[in-house]
Amino acid sequence: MTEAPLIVPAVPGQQGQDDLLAGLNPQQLEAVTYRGPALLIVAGAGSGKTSVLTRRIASLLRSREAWPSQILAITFTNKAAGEMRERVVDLVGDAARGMWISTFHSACVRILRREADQFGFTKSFTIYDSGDSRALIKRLVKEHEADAYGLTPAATQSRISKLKNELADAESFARQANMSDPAERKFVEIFADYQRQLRKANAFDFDDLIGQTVFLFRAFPKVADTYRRRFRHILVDEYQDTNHAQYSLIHELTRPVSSDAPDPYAANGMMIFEPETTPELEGASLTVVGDSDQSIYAFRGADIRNISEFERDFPGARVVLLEQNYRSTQNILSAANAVIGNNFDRKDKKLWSDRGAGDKIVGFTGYSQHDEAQFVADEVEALRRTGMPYSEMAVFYRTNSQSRALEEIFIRSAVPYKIMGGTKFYERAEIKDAMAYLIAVANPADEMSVRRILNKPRRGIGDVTETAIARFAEDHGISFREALSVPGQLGVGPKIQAGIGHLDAVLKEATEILLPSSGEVPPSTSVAEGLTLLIAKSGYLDALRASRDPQDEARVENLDELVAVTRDFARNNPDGTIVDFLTEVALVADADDLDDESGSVSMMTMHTAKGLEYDAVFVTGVEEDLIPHRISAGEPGGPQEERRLFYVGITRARKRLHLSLAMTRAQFGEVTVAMPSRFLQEIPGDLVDWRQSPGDVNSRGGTQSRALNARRGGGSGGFGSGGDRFGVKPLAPRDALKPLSTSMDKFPNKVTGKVRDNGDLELTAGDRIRHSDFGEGRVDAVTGEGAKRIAHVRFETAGLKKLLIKIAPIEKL
DNA sequence: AGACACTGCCTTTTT
DNA sequence: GGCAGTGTCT
Repeated sequence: MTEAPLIVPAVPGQQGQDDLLAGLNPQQLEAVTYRGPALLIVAGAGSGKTSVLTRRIASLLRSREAWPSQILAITFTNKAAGEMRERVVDLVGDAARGMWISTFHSACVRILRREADQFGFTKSFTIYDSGDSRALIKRLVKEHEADAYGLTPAATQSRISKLKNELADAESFARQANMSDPAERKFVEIFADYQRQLRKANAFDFDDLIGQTVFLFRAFPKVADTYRRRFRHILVDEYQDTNHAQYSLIHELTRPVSSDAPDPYAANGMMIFEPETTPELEGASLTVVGDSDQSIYAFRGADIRNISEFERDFPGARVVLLEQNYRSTQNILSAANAVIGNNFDRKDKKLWSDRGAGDKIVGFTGYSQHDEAQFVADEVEALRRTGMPYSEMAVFYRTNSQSRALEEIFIRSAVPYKIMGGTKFYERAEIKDAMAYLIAVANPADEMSVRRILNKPRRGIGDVTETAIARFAEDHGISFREALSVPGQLGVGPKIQAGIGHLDAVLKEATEILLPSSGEVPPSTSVAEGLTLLIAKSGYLDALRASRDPQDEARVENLDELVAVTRDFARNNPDGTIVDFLTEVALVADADDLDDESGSVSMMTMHTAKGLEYDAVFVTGVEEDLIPHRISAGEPGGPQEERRLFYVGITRARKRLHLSLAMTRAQFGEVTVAMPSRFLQEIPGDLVDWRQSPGDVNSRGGTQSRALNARRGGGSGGFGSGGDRFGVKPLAPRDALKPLSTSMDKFPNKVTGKVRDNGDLELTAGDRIRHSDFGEGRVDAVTGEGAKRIAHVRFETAGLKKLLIKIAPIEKL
């Protein structure tokens, strides 16, 4: 994050804090030094809020106003938490130890593990991610034959999630639902059953982690009091994205402590600020930071009112506004302000910068998504040649599926990139399988995991056998897992009995390693050991190795990587247990994997981009139906949320912002005509330098065969040429575009389905080549080796390009 | 039980 | 254009 420049000298009377206060502007200074029960910091994009937050924490610690253990700082991602911890450590050193800096979810897991026994769970409960709960709900929908009432698993899941975010349960929902509607009754049944199943499996889903903690606090005030005593300073980042459950959690934690409750943790090293003479302890001091313009998670229950009504919720709260932006140039900010200004119903807030106007925003309209991607790749290379590292560039898009076209072109152009999010490592089938093995050991009550591994690898166990096991378990009042220990009694064939017996033995052997019956605590390396044993002795690895599916090779590698993860885990957590490992994995999101192994361009959705910043940013697919997304139109507040999302995207840029779109886009195999996004019209025309405007493409598009990526010199500002600035009406009538789309398949840069393989085509500097899209050119240099050899080519019309020799559509002349 | 082919639906966004 | 879920055949 950008540091604030020197503006205000440290105030006197704050000895020992000068370095903390140095360089803060007056508003930032107040945000760091104000003391009181409640503080709201309204922090515009790039206004140095992380800096303010970390200095505020450091200042509390240095002045001995708080012990580290009395501080609870909440962020939304583990990455943000890690970063904040690091920066606090930079300021105060090891004193930072003992603070809780974590996400809502990890903080709740910590509390729940500690208190699980209080309400019918065990410490080794598992955490269901959305995939897990979808699987469970799918099963329930089927069992309840609810599809006949139009209930889909997806809709049911999202409805349950929404209700949980409102802290509703099946019972409370049933009370106010229209129970004469049979579909509604079905839904209530499933909701209740889902919750029963979770409890039976000793599991929480993501929403429960928060909701059940609130429930715990409300049902057991004494338990809540121990945490209220402990956490005297609570700080919440990204407050605009909190949902009702999270809001309630904060509320519970900041209540005053009722007088009598003895503190079971007091002897345990927990700090109580005042000696025990105090009959009552007032509520913890609360600091929240947020920006309602960056609220982009309403779809998962974030309630913007949490921030807009903060002053009402916490009377006497101080509000500090940070409006000076230390990140972006003024052109970028002006565009951002202009866009967000179209949202009505918002408190006016204008970001400003003293960094000067900076470069104009670059606009580009491609004929196809591939053409657009080529523009991005070319521009990335051009920036690289000016000395900007790849790691300082990022490409954003609205939906994950848009990454494919970009990837294809980036590979061809030999631009190093990494994708944040997308197909997640921990969502791959083989990883989920391996994790299910571990869970089956750690939490045998988790029937879903046991079922999952039942026939992986193939043991000849199908539906029939699975049902037989379940029935046997039910009839005998034992768990599904326990039934596996008595294969002889299940009434299945001898071959299958042997398979089940083997699985049972492997699980038991792993249990001895991970949770020894002797009761001693195994070393943290046992996780790696147990995992290795499980995937080897179960036959899982062998089955993959024996397979002739080429993808299975990659799966073996992924499993190797998972084992490597467990080794890392052991190294980083000398006291770590299997349960700790499972928790960590369940709570890592992709935004957390943003390790800066510098040297590659980052690609991600605009949602993932929140909180990050780059020198150069490419916002792609700036089209109607994409941003704003088509589906958002139906949702209340949808278009406004989309606008905020776009705003988040553009405010990530420090120096250079590129907005691009395509005139046609292939969506599920069909080419559709795309319209420029309405948000583009909201940016003043003089801020944008259109390399190729929507007007250009429309008027000279389909008929011209000139090289697509040749730069148009100078470029007229604004949309279209000759003054018919885009925006008067939505570009051109659709009919005018139709012929364009049909001739589109002739356009270059269309990525052909099959991968070309030039084998070991030899190229050296000076060679002349012909490229099927870019025409003729001369090789400047060849770098890299093997399959990764890259030709640097100067084309006559298309300019400088890098090409991956192995797959480029080229021939030597 | 498992391999394979077919079909329908799809894509918001994530802790 | 891909994937998951379903159906059919061995």
